[in-house]
Amino acid sequence: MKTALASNGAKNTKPTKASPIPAYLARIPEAEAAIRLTADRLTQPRVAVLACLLSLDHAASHFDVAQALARHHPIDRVTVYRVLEWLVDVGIAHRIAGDDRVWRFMVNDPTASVQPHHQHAHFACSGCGQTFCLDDVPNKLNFKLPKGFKPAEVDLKFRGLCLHCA
Amino acid sequence: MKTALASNGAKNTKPTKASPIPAYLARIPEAEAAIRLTADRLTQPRVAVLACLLSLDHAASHFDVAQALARHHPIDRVTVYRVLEWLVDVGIAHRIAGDDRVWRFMVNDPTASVQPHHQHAHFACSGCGQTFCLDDVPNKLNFKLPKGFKPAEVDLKFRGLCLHCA
DNA sequence: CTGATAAAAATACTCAGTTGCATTTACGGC
DNA sequence: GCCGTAAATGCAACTGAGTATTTTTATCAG
Repeated sequence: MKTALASNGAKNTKPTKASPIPAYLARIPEAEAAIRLTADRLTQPRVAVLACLLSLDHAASHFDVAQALARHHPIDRVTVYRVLEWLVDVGIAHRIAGDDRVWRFMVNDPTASVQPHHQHAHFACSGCGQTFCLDDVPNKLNFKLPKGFKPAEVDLKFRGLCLHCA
Repeated sequence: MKTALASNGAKNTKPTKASPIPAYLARIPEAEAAIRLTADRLTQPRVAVLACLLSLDHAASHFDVAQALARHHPIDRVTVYRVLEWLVDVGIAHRIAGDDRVWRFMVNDPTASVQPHHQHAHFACSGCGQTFCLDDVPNKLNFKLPKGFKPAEVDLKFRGLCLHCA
């Protein structure tokens, strides 16, 4: 069961799906830096999960993360849940409700100023199943609520075909 | 068929929570009429579930429906799931994904012309927990997708306080 | 280095929704 | 009106995401 990381090195000559070098490994320093900015502890699961999210251009479910890390950083699935929740709590990531009752997570855009940004726009591709984070919803989209309704957050979600699947 | 309703009449003198006459009973004829317009069978569960949805001004979960019908039309929970799915399939209702990973259902607005209307707007109240269906999203809300993305459906969801809770 | 304690692992649980199958029922044909 | 059959219901067992709890491990301050 996989003594921590990089255990079974390069000699892996599996015929099918020879494991490529995971893209998230390159984002580990970046992840560590971001976590050090929080008041909480720097732990391996947090680094690995965040590095994984950083390496993706689309939103990832807890399962996606656990699977991506399985080879080099196997992490208990409950810990993945807890780390993802923590990332949301400290403002590093946000969560998106999918149509399949699964939460997906994505790092916040650091360029988006002081954002507990309560307005999201996402695009769920029915081709590849991936969810992409779009730019923030403009402050005034031309939609008027009935009288008396006081909105606090807005979610705008598109379904269709993404750039790659269209 | 129809014998089965209004079974145990008015003599209910329970001390606590004396059951009021359920509002959905009045919508049974309406529900039957709508179901007859489909090519499928008119069954008691379908009538009861649809009557229940018709009596509400907000979206109902499968649990809400099962509970509302428990006294006069007890229906197996699996059947409730199946009937709700069927109502969506035949175009009588639509489903809304909630933030609590629960599907909620609401009858489509019959005035909305020929609608497999692929644009929805909903309002989830954080006070009472109910979800309301708002008017359709205007055809052109001022939001531009990145190049190459081909949207097929749009969901606009607000969270906040509803008319009654504000 | 060491101890306090935050966080991870292990385990068991909850709950929405699904599936397989036997039984019942709506309804078209007679 | 009765009957055969496809369609629908009821029941029980299952799935899979997410949570709660308790024990173990590891971070980091002193």
